[in-house]
Amino acid sequence: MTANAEQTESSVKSMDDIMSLCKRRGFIYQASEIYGGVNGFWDYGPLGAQLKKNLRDAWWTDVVMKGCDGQLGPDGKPVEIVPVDTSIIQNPKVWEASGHVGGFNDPMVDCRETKSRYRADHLMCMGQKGDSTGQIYAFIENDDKSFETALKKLSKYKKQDLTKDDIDLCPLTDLSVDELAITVGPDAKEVGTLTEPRAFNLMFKTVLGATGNMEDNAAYLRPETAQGIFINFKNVVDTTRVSVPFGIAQTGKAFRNEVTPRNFTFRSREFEQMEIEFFCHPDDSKAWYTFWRDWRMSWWQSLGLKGDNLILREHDQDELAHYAKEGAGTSDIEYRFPFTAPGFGELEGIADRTNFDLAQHAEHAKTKLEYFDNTRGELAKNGQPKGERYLPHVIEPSAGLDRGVLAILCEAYTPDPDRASGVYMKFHPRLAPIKAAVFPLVKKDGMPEIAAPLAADLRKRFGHLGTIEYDEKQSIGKRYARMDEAGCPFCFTIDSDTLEDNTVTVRHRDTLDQERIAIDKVPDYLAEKLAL
RNA sequence: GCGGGUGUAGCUCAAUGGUAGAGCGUCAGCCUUCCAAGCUGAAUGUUGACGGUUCGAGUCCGUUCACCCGCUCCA
Repeated sequence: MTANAEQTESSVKSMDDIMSLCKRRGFIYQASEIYGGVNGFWDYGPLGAQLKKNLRDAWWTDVVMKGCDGQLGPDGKPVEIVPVDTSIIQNPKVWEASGHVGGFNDPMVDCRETKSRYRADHLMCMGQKGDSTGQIYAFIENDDKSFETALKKLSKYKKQDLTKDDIDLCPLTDLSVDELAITVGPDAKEVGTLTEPRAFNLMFKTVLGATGNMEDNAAYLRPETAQGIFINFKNVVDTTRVSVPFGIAQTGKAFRNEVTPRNFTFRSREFEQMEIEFFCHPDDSKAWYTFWRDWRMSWWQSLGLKGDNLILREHDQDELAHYAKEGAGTSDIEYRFPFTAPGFGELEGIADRTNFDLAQHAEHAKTKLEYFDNTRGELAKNGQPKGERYLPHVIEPSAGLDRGVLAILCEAYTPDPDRASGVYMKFHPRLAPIKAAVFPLVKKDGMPEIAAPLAADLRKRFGHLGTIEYDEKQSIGKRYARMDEAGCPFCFTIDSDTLEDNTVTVRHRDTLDQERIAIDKVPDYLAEKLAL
């Protein structure tokens, strides 16, 4: 191990310790714990639920209500975003159009090189007759073009002109693991990029109607919130006064029956997304892609995910998803989690989806989803543009809320052997589930009588943002220590001086500094610190 | 899906096949004038679950569930 790697390892926080604190302080519990748990699901406790809500609210406020926090778009105008809240269950045809359902119950084969997916029983393989050595070439059954391509590749490999009569054919499903390793996929150049055939039930299936049966009434829990937006694109355009460019945003649960849920809440089977589908003219997609990529990065940074642990990573061409535009951008905002270090894990993906989704739904639903843009086109006699009809391109910033919470938890977790708790949670005040605590230094001498009303006042003004804690039990040090583990940024303490001069002590979580301020200034002080 | 590891109180962990414990935390009371002080009490376990071996299982065996690590996978 190099000195550098060693250093990296020792500076990585312990995921076990973080999970332990999450349980101990009520951030995150294993789902169905008293029944032995259930793989891939997690429950949020009191502090976790508030933390998650605060992160969701920050997103909602900055994205939807403030339109990118007031930042102007590449067109120099305010960014327009409207919200929707769509169903988890939709017409199953939605998922056929989106490409999620294809061959749902059939064994599928993926190509690691081209990211293509094939039905295993639709793939055939060819090799030179009488020659069992060398590479095998796969092609799509009853697809002449695919067959010719494979034959050409085989001919080139064998350095001789082969015809139909020179080859042996067999179904791909007959290949052994070793043979699969020397097989070239239908659209691939390298060998061994095809995965073994396997049933691919990524979507959760359910039944509609109390007496429904699975065959006739199957439906799916959505595997992403995005499609709910695309299928409502026309509704939003028709019923609101938005005009391209504009975005539609929503937060909500999505479900994926992951093969291997792993890494605490990072890959769960039920998770919450925060998605924006931003619709723009095809010519402007690149500018908007850059805008969103950069703004989303700065947004995460503004919530405390700063420094080397957060990176913006542009995808290589060979890892573009099926909907992504070739030559256009896809990038990930990634966080260095303790379990991915020194690597990174995805928090949010920003993709140029082109008009893929709208085109798919227009075709499958037999509906026109084109947008009529009356600010474009050549000018008419009256000097006004004649307008242009087009399918907008879509830039999609798609963030994982649960992953965001996990990153915030990991980033906030700060071991400190010098303080009583041994650790504190350095949440950004905006995200902290407990906004402030009010303590009487001791439970006598009239201090509780002053502290309790102060807590009630703060609760009236700030209670919609998070908890205002009041505690008079046990020693002051113990109460401070509890607040450190809960990540409460400010404690206001009433002591004997308060009785004399109406000042209180403000105790700062991160620095342990204390200052005195007038008791009637506490609400404004807190408002300022919470950046309201 | 494969391989390895781990499951005992809220947390961290003990317990030679022979009465399930400690520390911390939690709660109540007293005390306490700024960072988990102290004192007195209290609650908390089908030892992940099911089955087997045994006079007797937290401990041995089997199955299963969950989590962690490494592969695989993650349109």
